[in-house]
Amino acid sequence: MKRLSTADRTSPVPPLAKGSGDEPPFRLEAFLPYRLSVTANRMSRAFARAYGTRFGLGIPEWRVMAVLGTGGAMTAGGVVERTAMDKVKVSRAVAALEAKGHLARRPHPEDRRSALLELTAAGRRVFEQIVPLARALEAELTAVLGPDDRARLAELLARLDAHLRDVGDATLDAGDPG
Amino acid sequence: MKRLSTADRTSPVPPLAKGSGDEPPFRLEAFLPYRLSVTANRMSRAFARAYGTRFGLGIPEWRVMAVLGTGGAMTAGGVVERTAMDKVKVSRAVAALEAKGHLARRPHPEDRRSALLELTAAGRRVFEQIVPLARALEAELTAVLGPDDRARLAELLARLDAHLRDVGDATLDAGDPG
DNA sequence: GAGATGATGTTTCAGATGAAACGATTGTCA
DNA sequence: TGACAATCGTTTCATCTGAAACATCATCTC
Repeated sequence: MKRLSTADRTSPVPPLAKGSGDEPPFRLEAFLPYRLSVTANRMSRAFARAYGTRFGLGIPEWRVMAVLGTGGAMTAGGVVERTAMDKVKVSRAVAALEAKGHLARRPHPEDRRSALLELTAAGRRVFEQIVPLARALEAELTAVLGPDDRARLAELLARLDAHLRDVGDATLDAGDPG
Repeated sequence: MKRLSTADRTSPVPPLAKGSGDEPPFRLEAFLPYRLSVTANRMSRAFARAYGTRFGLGIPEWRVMAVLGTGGAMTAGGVVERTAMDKVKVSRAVAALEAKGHLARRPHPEDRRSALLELTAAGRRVFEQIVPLARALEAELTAVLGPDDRARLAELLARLDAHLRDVGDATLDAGDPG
């Protein structure tokens, strides 16, 4: 990390003090969408590293396992609903998990376009190893917030998310680092 | 919604406790990293759409403009520090902004490897158009939260982010080679 | 039924991403 | 000085991403 040597050069350009009146100058680091994005990406990266090195899983794969591990058998569409992921991403994560032997498809009794997805016994063992790790990592990474603030943050995010879903053209999606 | 098993514990860092028996089942939608990622992504998409359709800018480009618009001239490294973006992403955003005539490079007086980046007059005009839009969109998208909750959320995120930056590289017993 | 329309999941394709390699320059030290 | 390491920003390359096209099956309408 080097110090900016622009100290000598910053004076000439007027700091662009928003002409239209007395609004405070725009500050990116106080801009909520920016804060959200940066923090979420940092968090995602930490988890991606943990899942990747210990279990060879990406975040999409982990999410699929998470819903199948607790929700029982369901279709790919059900996974899409519950993970807020794109159907393409779910499709690929399911294929990857199947190739790893963590997941099996069985024909849907009422719809031959679809299939029921289920963790294999091996997949369930992996899932049960991941859950404690995920909880511990969550606890460690959010340790600065006490339990109260953590709950508060979760609640604020849930409220904000619900609102965004209403306002924002219902664009289902969740992404990872980016 | 807050059935955290750690509710009664107040010590800041739960020591990786593998609760053997009676933990509640894992629920993805109550998992903070997931909530953060989903919400941040929804928000980013809304802004990307707004910037893209109105100004032909991507989010990385907007961020570069934001720091140059308020911070005056600085090097690409300075932009990296202030935007928390990868240097590759900054490099490409700068090139794109230069191609659009929103930004100009001028040689750094003390280091010929680098250059000082600055908004052009046209770029500044665009920036001044974006800021009110960005503020209005932020206000609209976060309207469910009152001003207090919004500030609270920003504060929690800032605290969390600072912690992630500290802890970031040394996560839980990560001693895996390769 | 036959045909049209809709739903489900996969594949394609063009763009975005970032780790690593790279050229150019600056800093360090014998 | 000369050699070597470090830093700045760009480029390369392999991977990830999702909109759109696609193949398949289901449902609706006549």
